[in-house]
Amino acid sequence: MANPKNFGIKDIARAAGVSVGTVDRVLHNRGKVSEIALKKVNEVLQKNEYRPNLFARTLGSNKNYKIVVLQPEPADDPYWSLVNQGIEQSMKEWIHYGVTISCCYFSLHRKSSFESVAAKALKLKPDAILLAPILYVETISFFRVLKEKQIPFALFNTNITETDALSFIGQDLYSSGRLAGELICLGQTGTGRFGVLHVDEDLNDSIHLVQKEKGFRDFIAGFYPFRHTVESLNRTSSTDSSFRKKLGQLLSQPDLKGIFVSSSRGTETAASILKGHGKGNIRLVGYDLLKKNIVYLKEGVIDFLIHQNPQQQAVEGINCLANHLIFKREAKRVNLFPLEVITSQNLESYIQDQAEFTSVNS
Amino acid sequence: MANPKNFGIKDIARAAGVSVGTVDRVLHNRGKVSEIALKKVNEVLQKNEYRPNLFARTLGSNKNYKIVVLQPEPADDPYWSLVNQGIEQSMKEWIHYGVTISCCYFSLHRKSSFESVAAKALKLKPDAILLAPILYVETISFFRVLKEKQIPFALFNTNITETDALSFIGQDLYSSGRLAGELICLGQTGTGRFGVLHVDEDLNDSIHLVQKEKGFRDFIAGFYPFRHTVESLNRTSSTDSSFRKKLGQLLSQPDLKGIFVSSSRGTETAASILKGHGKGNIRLVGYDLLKKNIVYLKEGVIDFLIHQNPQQQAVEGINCLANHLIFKREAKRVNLFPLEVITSQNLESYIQDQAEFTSVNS
DNA sequence: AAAAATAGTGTGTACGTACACATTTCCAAA
DNA sequence: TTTGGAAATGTGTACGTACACACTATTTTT
Repeated sequence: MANPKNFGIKDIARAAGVSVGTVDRVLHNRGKVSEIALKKVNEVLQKNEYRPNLFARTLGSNKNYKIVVLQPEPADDPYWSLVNQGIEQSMKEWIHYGVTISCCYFSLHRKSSFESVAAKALKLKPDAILLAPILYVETISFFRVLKEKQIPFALFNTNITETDALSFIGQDLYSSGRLAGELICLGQTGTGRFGVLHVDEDLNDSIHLVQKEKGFRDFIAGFYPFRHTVESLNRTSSTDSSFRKKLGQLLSQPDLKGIFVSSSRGTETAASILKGHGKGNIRLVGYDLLKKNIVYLKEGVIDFLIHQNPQQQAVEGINCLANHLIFKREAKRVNLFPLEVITSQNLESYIQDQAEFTSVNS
Repeated sequence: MANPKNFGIKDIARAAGVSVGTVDRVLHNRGKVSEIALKKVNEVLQKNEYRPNLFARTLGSNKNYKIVVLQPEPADDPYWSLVNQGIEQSMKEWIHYGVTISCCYFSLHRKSSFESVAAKALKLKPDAILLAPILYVETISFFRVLKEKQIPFALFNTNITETDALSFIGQDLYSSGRLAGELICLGQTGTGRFGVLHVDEDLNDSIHLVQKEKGFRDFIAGFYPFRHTVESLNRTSSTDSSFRKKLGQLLSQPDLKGIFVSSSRGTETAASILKGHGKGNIRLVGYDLLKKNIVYLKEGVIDFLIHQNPQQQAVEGINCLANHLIFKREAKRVNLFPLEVITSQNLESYIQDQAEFTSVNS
């Protein structure tokens, strides 16, 4: 034994001349303690710092915590499928500590689904909730219920600051847009014309894409103080003909320097369109390591991908809540992920990394 | 509570029709188990994944493991100081699991110091060793001692393949060089002249820098199939006048497109020289988030930093060994880190990450 | 005054694992 | 057949905490 033993509940009892039961009652203010005993125990506690053994505690009180994840349906979108992979990894890690995780999926297409899904989530009587607040309006009212029911929750992917969430896990989206701007301007000279594409997203509901676009525009404006154009195109559905027409016009502009796509799935779409128009050499910046994006990046159609690390966001979200429940450990209010730049030459190193194991003790 | 409790040692015993003692002996190959019992238990183990309860384990066995880290003196080099920060974080994480970590530092200037430091490390009777095999020659003989004493060890930062280390944690340096090439060529056209700088490094001893240079040259050769020049300059000391002269010549070449520095501390040096020559606009690619590098990146003197993530390398190195000791878990033979690209626009997101990293420590 | 309720306290068991020790089994030697 | 002894197996206790429960001592009710 190299370390001096920890001063435990037994030692307190001996020092105070009472039983461990009494010490336990004092420590947890369960009442039923005489004033004289209370005083004796408190005296001992003041002289010796007591740090409960967390292993013994979690082992002894065989509590089971339930965490519920509220996120968009993974089958609808490969991005959310990646998130889901992270959740599934977390399940395996935490099950041994008595934490069970279940998922409730809402549809991005039928926003009205959110309410019923949220209700379903609450029926599971979760001890904490991890939430991707994609649908701003629909989510806001849900927060009130959570506050009422005193259910702690964390947000990921998109931040909504005006809540009292335990923590937000994700990236700074304005900076993400700026980064996209930087990547698209690298080595460029002369005048600049750029496109920002939002594909199949409802801009009313998704502030996050607006933040990205703002960052992008701000950077471009700084880089080309005078002569630049940024056009924003929004595809509302896969059969949106006005979008096609506008995009066709944009692509035929001789001074078009690059295109920025604001979402991961949109990046696939944009790459396929560019390739179809024989414009694969136009600089294209998008998001995330979706399978198709990887292929387009290797081909050179996509030049840069910004990695949002959806799996890890999910993992850290769960970690935050589980640590809160088990160890009563306070979480960082904001856990910002680095904005990772992926090119054809470091792509391989990220793909290999995918399978990595991350330990629970963080 | 109908909780899906973990499948524990007791459950295994019941399923196999033996006692927990027998299961314990099988799990830890303590021997004294009949073949028939062994078979029965193993059958159960194959059908059900058994993951021991960490809490119960550390509580039950009051074992204390000691890991010793052998790395260059952090005071000598800011890079190794970052590594050391990672080690210190790991200490706090693993102390709860009965793992204590101590460090032994050798000097990069007096290579002979390695031997005595290594001996000091062994005197601590470590259960495992984490080693940065920077000094190739000096390290090789140490491996023999480790093998003799049956001390498991892992390597990080630099790989030496011909050993039976438990694991290597670090980056693929050839790819790192290729990535540098890609970053330096971005948006460049015409002919290309480039410089590769090795600053204050003994190339005989450090194969890793050679690997980076090879990757760099290979990429450039692919990008400029015909017209390109890559000059390699090696500064042996801070007063190396031939280096200064050659570098001055290189900087005056009109077609100089960029400079690649192979080490993190060298990047600082190169940036200061370029700035001094008024050549801050030449594209400069280097390594790591040293304080000065951060400043130069913000100023625009440095264009790209490749992040080797020294802290995390250290953390994962310790994780690997600790998992090996506690869980008897086999480590990945090679744990390759992603090659992270840092620019002025995503820098902040990495620094913020850093800050949280250190605040968790305290 | 006896019975009952209440406050205060201590004891015992459980949690899942590790490990020491006790017990049983089995086979070979006496 | 008995016995010695090793091999195989089971049992018990410890780890530090939580919590149910049992037990006193004191007070209140009938």
